[in-house]
Amino acid sequence: MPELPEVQTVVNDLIDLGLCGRTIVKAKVHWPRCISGSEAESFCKSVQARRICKVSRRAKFIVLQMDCEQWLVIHLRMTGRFILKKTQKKISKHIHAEFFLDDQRRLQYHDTRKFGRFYLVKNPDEFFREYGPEPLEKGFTVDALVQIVNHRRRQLKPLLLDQKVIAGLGNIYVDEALWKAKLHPVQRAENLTLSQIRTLHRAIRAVLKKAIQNNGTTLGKGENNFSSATGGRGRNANHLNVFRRTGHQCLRCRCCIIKIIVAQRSTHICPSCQRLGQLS
DNA sequence: AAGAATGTTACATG
DNA sequence: ACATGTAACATTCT
Repeated sequence: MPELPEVQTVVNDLIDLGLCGRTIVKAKVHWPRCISGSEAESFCKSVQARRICKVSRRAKFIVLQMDCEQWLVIHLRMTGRFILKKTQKKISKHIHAEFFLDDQRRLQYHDTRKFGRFYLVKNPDEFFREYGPEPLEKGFTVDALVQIVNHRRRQLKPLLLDQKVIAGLGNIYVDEALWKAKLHPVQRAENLTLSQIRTLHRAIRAVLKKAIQNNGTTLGKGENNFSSATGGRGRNANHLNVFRRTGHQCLRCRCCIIKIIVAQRSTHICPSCQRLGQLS
C-alpha cells in the first residue's frame, strides 16, 4: 500500500487532524508481533503519558517525536493504516494497536497482512543512517542521481527499489518514473547517459509530487487498499500511466502495455517507448 | 482454486 | 564485494 506519497498523505492527514500536541493516555497492543525490538508491555509503558510533539516522514516511515528520549517510528509495509477518530465500541480484528488520546479520540493501527512494524528509537539519525536520500528534498540533485547510478551494474528497477540507494520509491512509482523517462527496467544503471539521468531525475520527482497532490494511490475498491487517517482514498490511480494497465494502450504511443517480471515484482512497461539498448 | 498483492529482509548462489 | 534469486512474513482478493 504505502510508498512515499501514501505515507506523506497519512502524515499530512494526521497533522491536519491535530495529532501534534496530543498526549497518549494509554496504549494497547492486540497483536504483539507488530512491536519490533521490545515487548508489547514495555512498549505501552514507554509511550504512555507521552505527548506527541511532531509528526513527519522519512523514507516510507512515519516518525512521531515524543516529549521524551524516544521516537515512535512506524512502517506500514503493505497494508498498514491509521485511523484517528472519536469512538469505537467494537474494533475490527485487523486493529493491532490502539493509542488512547487525551481528547477522547483513538489512534488505531489497522493492518490486514500484519507486516507493518512499530519501532521505539533513541536516535533517528542512526536509525535512518543507511537509507538513501529523499527524492523530493533539495539535496537530491541531478548530480546526486549521477552518483547513485555511476558504476552500478545493477538493473534500474531493483536499484531504484533499494531503500539504501534512494528512499521512498516502491513498485508503483518506479514503474511510473521509468515509463515517464522512457527507460527499460532492466537497463543497466551504469550505461545511462547524462541526458537520460536528467530525464529520470525529473520523472521521479514529477511522479511523486503528482501522487502526493492526489493524496496517494488507492488500487481497487476493497477496504483492503490504501486509505489515509481521515478514511479518504487516494485519487492517483486515475493518473497512472503504466502500473496495472496491462493490455491497455500506452498514452504516448498507443502501443499495448505489457507486464513482465523484474526483481521478482510485477513490472509494467510500454514495449515501444521503453526499449532496451544493445548495451542492455 | 492457485496465484498475486503497494514491502522488507535473511539467506543462498553465482 | 556485488548482483541476483528464493523464501518467509499473513491475509484477502481475483
